[in-house]
Amino acid sequence: MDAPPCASVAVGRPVAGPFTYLLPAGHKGPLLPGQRLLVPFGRGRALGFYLGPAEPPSGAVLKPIAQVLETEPALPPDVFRLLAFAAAHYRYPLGEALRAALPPGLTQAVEDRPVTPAGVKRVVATEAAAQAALARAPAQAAALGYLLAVGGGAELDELVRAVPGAREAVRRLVARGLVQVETLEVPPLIRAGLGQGRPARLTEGQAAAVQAVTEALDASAFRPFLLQGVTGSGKTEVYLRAAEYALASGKGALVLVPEIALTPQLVGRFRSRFGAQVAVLHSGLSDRERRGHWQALRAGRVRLAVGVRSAVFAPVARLGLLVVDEEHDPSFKQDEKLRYQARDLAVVRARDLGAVVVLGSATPSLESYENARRGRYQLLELPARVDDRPLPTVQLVDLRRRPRASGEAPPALAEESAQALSETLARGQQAILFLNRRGHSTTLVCQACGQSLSCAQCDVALTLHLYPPAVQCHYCGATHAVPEVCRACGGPLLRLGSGTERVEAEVQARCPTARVARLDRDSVGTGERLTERLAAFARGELDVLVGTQMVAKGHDFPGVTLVCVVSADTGLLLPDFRAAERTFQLLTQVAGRAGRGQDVGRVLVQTYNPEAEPVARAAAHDFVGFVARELEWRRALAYPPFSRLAAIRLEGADPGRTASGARALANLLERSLPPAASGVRLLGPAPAPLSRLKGLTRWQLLLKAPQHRVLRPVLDAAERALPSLPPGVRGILDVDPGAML
DNA sequence: AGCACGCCGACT
DNA sequence: GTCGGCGTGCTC
Repeated sequence: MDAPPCASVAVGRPVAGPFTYLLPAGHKGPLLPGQRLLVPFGRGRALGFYLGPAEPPSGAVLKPIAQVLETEPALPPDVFRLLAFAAAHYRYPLGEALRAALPPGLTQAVEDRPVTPAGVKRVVATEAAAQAALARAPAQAAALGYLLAVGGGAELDELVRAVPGAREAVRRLVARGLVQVETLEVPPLIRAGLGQGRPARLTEGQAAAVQAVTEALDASAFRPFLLQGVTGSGKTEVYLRAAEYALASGKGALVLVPEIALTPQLVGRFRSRFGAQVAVLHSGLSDRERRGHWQALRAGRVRLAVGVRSAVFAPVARLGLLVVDEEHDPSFKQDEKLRYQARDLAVVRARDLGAVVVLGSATPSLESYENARRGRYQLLELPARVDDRPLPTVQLVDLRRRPRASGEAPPALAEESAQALSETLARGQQAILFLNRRGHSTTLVCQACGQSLSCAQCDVALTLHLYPPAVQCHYCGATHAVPEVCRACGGPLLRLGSGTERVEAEVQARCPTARVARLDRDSVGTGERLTERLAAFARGELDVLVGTQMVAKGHDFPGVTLVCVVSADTGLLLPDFRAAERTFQLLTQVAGRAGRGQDVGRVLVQTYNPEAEPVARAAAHDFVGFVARELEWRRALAYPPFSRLAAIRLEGADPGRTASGARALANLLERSLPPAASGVRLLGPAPAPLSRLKGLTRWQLLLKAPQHRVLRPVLDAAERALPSLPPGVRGILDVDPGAML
C-alpha cells in the first residue's frame, strides 16, 4: 500500500509544530523549504511554511494543504536556515519565528498579491514641458511651474504638499506627455554626494584591520574577527572600508548596531558614504518603508543594510560581510518571544554562508574575548585613538570620605565634581554627567518608622519624579500622587538616592548660566527628539548633558572635556554574574565620551567602592587586567564563557502555586539530568531577584552545562513539562540568557 | 494565537 | 430558566 505524499509544515502560530499535511490535490513539481502555504488549521486557516517531506503518522486524519501561496520562497534559503537554527536553539515555535521574519504584507495567510513596487513616486518634467501652453489649465500649470522651479523634478508627496490638488493635475500632465512619474524602489535616503568624509589616511591599526578583513573577504570563507579598539580609535572607519570592499567585490554587507536612535552618527556616516545603497532597518519604520527595504535587499538592488538586532534576519543578497558594532551590548539579546542573541546569530549566519564577521567593541564581551584568546576569532586591535589623542585621565571620587549631614540626603554631586564642572564651563567647554537612574529620588523613606514607599504590584521602591510630580514604579509603570507623609505612620518623608532630575537641578543651581539638558526616557523618549538633542549638544548649543545610558554610547562630541559618572555603583551590586562586566563596560564607554576633540579629557567617577575591580580597572583603562580577573572566577564558578546557561522562568499570580510549581519542575528535571560526569547542573528553584512584578510572583531555575549540546535533553524535558505546571503558572525557557533578573 | 468547550453569577 | 464570564485544551 502506497503512503500518500505528505508534507511537514510549520504553522505561523505560536504552537509547537510541525504538523503533517497531505500535498494539495493535483500539485505538480517540488516544494521548496520555506515556501509559504495556506493550510486548514483548527476551525480556520493559517499561514504555513513547507519544511520537507513527511511520513504519514498512523492513525491521524490528515488534511490537505489548501493552497501553495508562492512559487519561490519569500525568505531566502540562508535566512530560512538561520531561523530554523534559532527556533530550535532558543526553543520557539518555528512557524511563528518564520512569520515574524517576513516583511509586512507577506505575513498573512492570503495568496500572493502582485507585489506593488514599494517606494517613493517622483515626478519629472519632460523636455516638452518647457513650451507647454497651459493657460486654460491653471492646476496643471501650477504643478508644472513648481516642478520647473525646483529643477524639473520632485517627489509626488512633496509636490502635493506644495501645490494642493496636484495629484489629479499630474495625471493629466502624464497624459499630455509633459511629465513622467517614476517609482524609486528605495526611498532616497540622502541626496548629498557619496563618499563624503572619507579620511585620506588611516591609523596603523586601522590599516592593518582593514587589510586583514579585506583579505578574508577575498578568500570567501568563514572568518570571524574581534575588533577591539579603544574609544575614539576609529572602528567605524574600519567597518566603512570593509563594507566598501565587500560591495566592490559584488557582495552584500550587514551591519548590526545596538539602537539606531542612540547611534545616529554611525548611521549618518554610512548614509553619507553609501547614499541610497544602504537600507536602514529599525523599529521606527512604517510598514511601507520596511517592506520597501526588505524587497530591495531581497532583490539585490540594495546590498548594504544597517540595522538593529532583528536585522540579523535581513535578506541581504550574496551576504559576504557581517559587522556587529558594540558587540558586548545587552540589547542584542531579545527578551521576549524568540529570545535570540543577534551577535551569536550573526556568527552562525556567517559560518553557514562562508562569510566574514567582524565583532567590534572597546570592551568586548567575555564570550567574544575568550573566543579570541582561544584562537577561534582573530583579534584585531586598535590600541590608539585617531590623531594620537590621549585617553582621558580618570579619577575616582571616594564618596565614603564625604562629610555627612544628617536628616537630609547629600547632594548628588560631590564638591570635587561640582568644582570641576564649574571650571570646565568657565573654559567654554562641555560636560556630560552620567547617571543610570531616571527621576529625582530613588526612594522615599519615612524618618520616623524607616519604611520606604514601595509599589503595590512589584517588589521595588517607587521613584519620585518632579517633572511632572508623581511617584512612579519603573517596572509596572504605576504612578501615584506624591505623598506628603508616610503611609504607615504619618511621619515625614526623606528623599534618598539621586536620579537625573536631581542632578540636573543641582547643576542648574550651581551654574545658573549654563545651558543644561536632561537626556533620559522621560525627557526625550527614544525617537527623533533624542537625535535632535544629541545633535544640538554636538553643535555646542548646550553646555551640559545630564543623562542615562543614552549619553554613554558611541557618540562623538568634540567639545566634551569633562565626564562625571555620578554613581559608578548602581549596577555593581545586582545579583547577576555579569554585573561586574556590565559596570566595567558602561564606565569605559562613558569615559570614552571625553577628550575626543583638541583638548584632553577628564573623567570623574563618584563611587562608594573605589577598590571594586570593575571600577578600579575601568579608571586605569585596564581591560586586560579586568578580564583576566573576571575570567578567573567565571572559570571557578563555571559561568560563561566557560559554560552554557539556560534559565527557566516561572510566574504566576498565586505565590504558593508558583513556588510549588517551581519545586515540582525542579524535582522532575533533577531526575532527568544526565549523569554528574556530564557537568550539567541545576540551580534553584529560587525566587527571581525581582520576586514580584506586576502582581506576579516570579521564580527561576538555572541550568549550567559545559557545552550546549549536553543541555539539549534536559531542555527537551523542561519543554515537555512546562504545559503541566499548576493552573495560572506560566513558564518559559530562556536559552543563553542575557541577565539573571 | 484563535476558538471551542465548560462550569458558576446576574438578568429578561 | 438563560446569557456570558474567561480558565483550559486543541489545532495535522
